[in-house]
Parts: sequence; structure tokens; C-alpha cells
Amino acid sequence: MPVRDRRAERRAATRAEILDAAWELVRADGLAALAMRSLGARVGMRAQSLYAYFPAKHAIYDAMFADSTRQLLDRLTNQPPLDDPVDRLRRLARLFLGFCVEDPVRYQLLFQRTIPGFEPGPQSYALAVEALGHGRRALADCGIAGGRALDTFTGLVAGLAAQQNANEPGGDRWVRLLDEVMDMFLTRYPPTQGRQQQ
Amino acid sequence: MPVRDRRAERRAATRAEILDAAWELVRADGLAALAMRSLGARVGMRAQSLYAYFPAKHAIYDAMFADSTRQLLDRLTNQPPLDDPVDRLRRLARLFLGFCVEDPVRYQLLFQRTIPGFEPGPQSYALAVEALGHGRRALADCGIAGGRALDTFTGLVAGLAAQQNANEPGGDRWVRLLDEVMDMFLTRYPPTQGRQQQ
DNA sequence: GTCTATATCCAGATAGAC
DNA sequence: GTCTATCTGGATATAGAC
Repeated sequence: MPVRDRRAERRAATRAEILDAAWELVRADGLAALAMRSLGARVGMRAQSLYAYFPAKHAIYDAMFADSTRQLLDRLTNQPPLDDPVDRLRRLARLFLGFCVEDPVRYQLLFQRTIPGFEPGPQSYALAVEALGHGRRALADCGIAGGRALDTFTGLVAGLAAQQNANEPGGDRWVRLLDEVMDMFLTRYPPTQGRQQQ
Repeated sequence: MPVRDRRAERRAATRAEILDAAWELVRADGLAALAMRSLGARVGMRAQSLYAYFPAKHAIYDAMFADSTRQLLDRLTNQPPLDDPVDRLRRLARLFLGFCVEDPVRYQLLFQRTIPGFEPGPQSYALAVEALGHGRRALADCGIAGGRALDTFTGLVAGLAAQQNANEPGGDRWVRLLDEVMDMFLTRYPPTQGRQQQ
């Protein structure tokens, strides 16, 4: 039997094409405005034919959620090594904030629960937990321990993202405050490892 | 002619009743899940009859938005006087954060733009601008000037609200970090008026 | 296997009778 | 003011062509 499954390949390609089209629609009209009819139209299908690829509309959201989390994890993982843990922490914060603000709709899907009835599936959720682990480890590498420090760190960084996306999507009015906010954080939670240790 | 317009009074009462019912529904099922049919049913009407009181569903959202902003303004205004401006700033932050987390759905309506096609009307928006003015004045009273300080302040406080509502609605995991975050802020932007001046 | 055609059900919204 | 009737359109399921 043949090694390649051409049928499965074509199917996967079509699925990917549908997801791409979904992202385009959602960026243009808003996350909640995704409609099976227009999605089908964009890939040259009737709405009903989409159900051959996704069992329901929520399954499309779920696939988009998983895609996004994988993008974030890839970005967190594929970084050149950096010796100083405080530099790594600052880079992580910049990376995460950049990821959040470069696509407000993706941010809404990942971090705000605004689609009625949509909850990411367990495997999607596991990816999100893994992303949070990167933050925990980056703090631990700096010698900053404790859940309180982690909550404060996530609160500050995600807070800038929330303000930026809510009040000036696409801009940098809050993004450019990041260095200063990180200074505040590191003054309050002084690292015991790395360059800025006291 | 009579001084009281009983017709207008009854109409206003019905409008208020509809809005109350809308809040109940929205708190139970989510902001985006508000449906004219169920809203009508809850006040003993058919969905179509609601259009005698609100020209469209968005008009209901808009009235809810205006209601919420008025609640916030009332709360900001009706505070006992406090001599120290830094105390006033801290109280303002506590007040605002409490307002945001005590009703996550109201928070979503006011501060996240997640309903496709909904924008608050100009008079609703003006109320929101007025609320921001309270923050600006509270900072100015402390001798903390500049838009950068205001953006940082709002970013920090609203950031805690965003994290709290997104990750643990109804809880206090991020709310209880407020004092600490305010300490960070006041260390970075030292007040020149009031108790904590340096 | 994947498409088209069709049907059901639930939205928001409008027209017009009373 | 509230109703009935009706329109448009979206999600979803199924039957059947090929």
C-alpha cells in the first residue's frame, strides 16, 4: 500500500484553508460575527459542506484556539539562548505582550471568554497551561519565587495588553510602558539571580 | 392640563423593567446571548413588542451601557471627603477595581468591545470620558502629572480587573494585589502632595 | 467521500390589524 | 401598545446525487 495518504493530505489542506479563511473573516468582522455561510462562500463551498470538515462551528473556534496557542508556544520556545535570566524574563514579557497586541482578535479568542457557549477543549487548554509555565520558570530562574509574584507579573503584563487592545487596538500607547512597568516589578521583587540582582 | 404625564411615567417604568430583565438574562447567560424572545418572555411580551420601547437590540445595550457608567460616576462622586490626596487616589483605585469585578458582565459591556457592531452612543461615551477625568484629577491632586502617569495608572488598575475577570470571575486573587501595585506605582511616580510625598 | 438540496429551528426586525 | 404575520438570515441535520 502507498505510504502517502493523498486523501488525508487533501482533507488536511482543505481544513487549513477553511481555518485561514475563518481568520480573515474574523479579523474583518469580529470574532462573534463568524458565519458559516460567509465562511463557506470564501472557500467556494456551501455552508453545509463545512460540516464535513468540522462537526460544529465551535470546533472551528477550538481549532483556531489551538492554532493560536501553538503559535505562542513556538515563539516562546524558539528563542536564541540568553545567559542572563532577567534579560530572559524581560524578553518573555515583550514577546508575550507583542503576541497579544499584534492580533486583537486572536487575543480575544485566547484570553477573553466572550463567545457564548464556547469553551476550549482540554487539549487546547493544556497548551495554555504550558504557556503559563514558561512565565513561572522565567521568574524562578531569576530567583523570584511564589505565586504572588507570578500573579503580579501576569497581571501587569496582561493588563497592558488588555488596555492596549480595548482602547487603542493596533497602537502602542500602553505597549511602550512595558519597560517601565518591568522596572517597577523588578524593584518590588528583586531578582537574586542575574544582572539586576541586588 | 395635568402636570404629571401618566403615559410617559408608565412608559419609563416599562423601559426600566425591560432593562432590569435584560441585566438578569445577561448575568445568567452572557452578554452576547441576550435574545429578544427570552427578554420579551421575561416581561410578559412578545419579542416584537419590545420594539415599542427600544428601536433595536443595540439600543438596549446602549441603555445598559449608560446605566453602568452613571452607576460608576455616582459612586466616584458620592464619597466622603478625604484630606490626603494620596488616600483619595488609593480609594479611587479600590473603588474602580471593585466596580469592575463585582459584575464581570457589566465590565465586559463597559470596557471590552465584544458585541459585533455595538458602539456606545455619543452621550454614553461622554459619561465614560467623564469617569476617566476623575482619575486624571486624582493624580493631579497628588502632584503626579503627565499622560504617561495616567496611562500607567489606568493600565495597572484595569490590568488587575482584566486578569481577575478573565481568570477567576467573582474571586479576589488579583484584586488583593492592588495595594502592592499601588505601592509600586507611587514609588515610580512619587506624589509631591499628600502623606506619601518624598 | 464529498458535494447539493432541502428542512428545521431560532435569531432580529418590520408591517399592519385592533 | 400589543398583537399576528412575515421577512431575512444563521446554525444544524439529513437525504441523496455522483
